[in-house]
Amino acid sequence: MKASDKVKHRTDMISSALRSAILERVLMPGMKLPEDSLGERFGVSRTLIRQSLERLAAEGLIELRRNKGAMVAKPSLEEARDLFELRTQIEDLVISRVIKNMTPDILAELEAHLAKEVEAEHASEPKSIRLATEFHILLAKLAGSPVLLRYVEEIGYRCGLTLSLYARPHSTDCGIQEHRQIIEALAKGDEDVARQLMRHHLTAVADRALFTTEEGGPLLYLDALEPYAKKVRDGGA
Amino acid sequence: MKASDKVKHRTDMISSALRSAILERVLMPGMKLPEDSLGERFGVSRTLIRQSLERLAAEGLIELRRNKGAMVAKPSLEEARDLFELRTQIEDLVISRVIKNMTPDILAELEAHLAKEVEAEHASEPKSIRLATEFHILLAKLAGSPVLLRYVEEIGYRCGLTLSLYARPHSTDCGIQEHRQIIEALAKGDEDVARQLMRHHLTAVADRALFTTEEGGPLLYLDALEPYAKKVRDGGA
DNA sequence: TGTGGCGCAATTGTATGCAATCAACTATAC
DNA sequence: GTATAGTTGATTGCATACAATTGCGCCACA
Repeated sequence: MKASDKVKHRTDMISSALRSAILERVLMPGMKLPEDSLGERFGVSRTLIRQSLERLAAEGLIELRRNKGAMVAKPSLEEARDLFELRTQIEDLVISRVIKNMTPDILAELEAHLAKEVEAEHASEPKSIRLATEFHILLAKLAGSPVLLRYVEEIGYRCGLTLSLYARPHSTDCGIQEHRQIIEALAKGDEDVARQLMRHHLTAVADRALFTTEEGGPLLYLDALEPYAKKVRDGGA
Repeated sequence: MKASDKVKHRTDMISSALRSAILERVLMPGMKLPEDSLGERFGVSRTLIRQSLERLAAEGLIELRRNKGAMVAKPSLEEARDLFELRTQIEDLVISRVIKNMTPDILAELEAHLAKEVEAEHASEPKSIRLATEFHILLAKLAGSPVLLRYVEEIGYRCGLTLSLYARPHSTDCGIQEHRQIIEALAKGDEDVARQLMRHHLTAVADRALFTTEEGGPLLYLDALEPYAKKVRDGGA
């Protein structure tokens, strides 16, 4: 395998960068994403930017309106609820699968991740949000089904986006304890309990977030994107 | 509304055309899809073809390999099972929603669709397959959640693709009776029964198909795509 | 005859240019 | 003063041109 093989392709890198920026609330819902300026930032032509935007649009993270350009998606409250409901339903499957596959190694991975979450508990808000999302994605990975992983990832990201719209700060803190309980149930192989805990956890996350109804302000374009673009320009991952 | 407003955009038309071609088994799994020849067929440049291919790849209907071009996806048996399992889980939600929304109008729509299925029972194979898939999509529409619709559609299509790989001919026939039963349960508002029927139905469809294990032959490029391309060139939907 | 390398043809990856569309602004008429 | 039409600037839609990569076939050589 050549070294150039790990640098997947620039479109992937750009999509990932933008996705991270959105999930870490650097690009807030409603912000406009003009192809030209993004291309300039990332040091590539509009072609690649277009591809990335199109991909993110397919994932539901941005909206793409004909001749009017892209903007970070602003899911409605109803959509947000639908997303969480769907997610809950799908993660039932994840639970079953993980329990079927459970080994000491898997348990160790889960606990290692939990440790990272604990460590980051008082660090920056975006980081703990990211780790919380990645806990669910790790579970989906351990479920051993690429299909499942694909959809859990996508819907998880979309839920993350809605949280940045509707959640108030520090609404994620108490999630860690819930993650711990889920891991314990998984370790014991208690499927029903794990499922119940997961459902409760997701409902709780949604509820903590989705009952404030503030309407988003106007839409500014942010230079804070710079660090993400830099990584891509420098050929990072 | 202008006349040009219904012609969504060419990329959409091309994606739809290709999707239909795949689902109707005109483009079989494993077939290569070179950008140039497709562009020529559809009368557009590679730019639009690329976009369409990229979109279908995101939906999981084609695979896109770096510098090697696109081909119709060839899901593994395991992937196929995962897809059906996921689908089953998600359609639970559809059932609940449809029952919540149930009105005489909705019931009428469902029965109208069933009538179409009955009518096409002895027509061409692709047509009855398409109608069977569309029954589930209609249900998702009636569930009233765009999010749900999006994923049921996508996963339904992917299941349709796997059926073209693994199913033997005429394996869909007995599905109509099952659809009828589901409608009846929905009409009565009997959620548990409807859910059970749907689960049983999907399992049956999968089982009828997924236990033959023939390995697909070599991969030829087919001119049979022509009618699909023509529609797009002529500006049709 | 088998194997390794080299170059060519085919196909994809990316950038750029031009046309089409949309939004905002201005000027003019009522 | 308001409303409407014309115009301009910015942004996207699409095609084309060029660069990079891959795979195959050919030839040299053992």
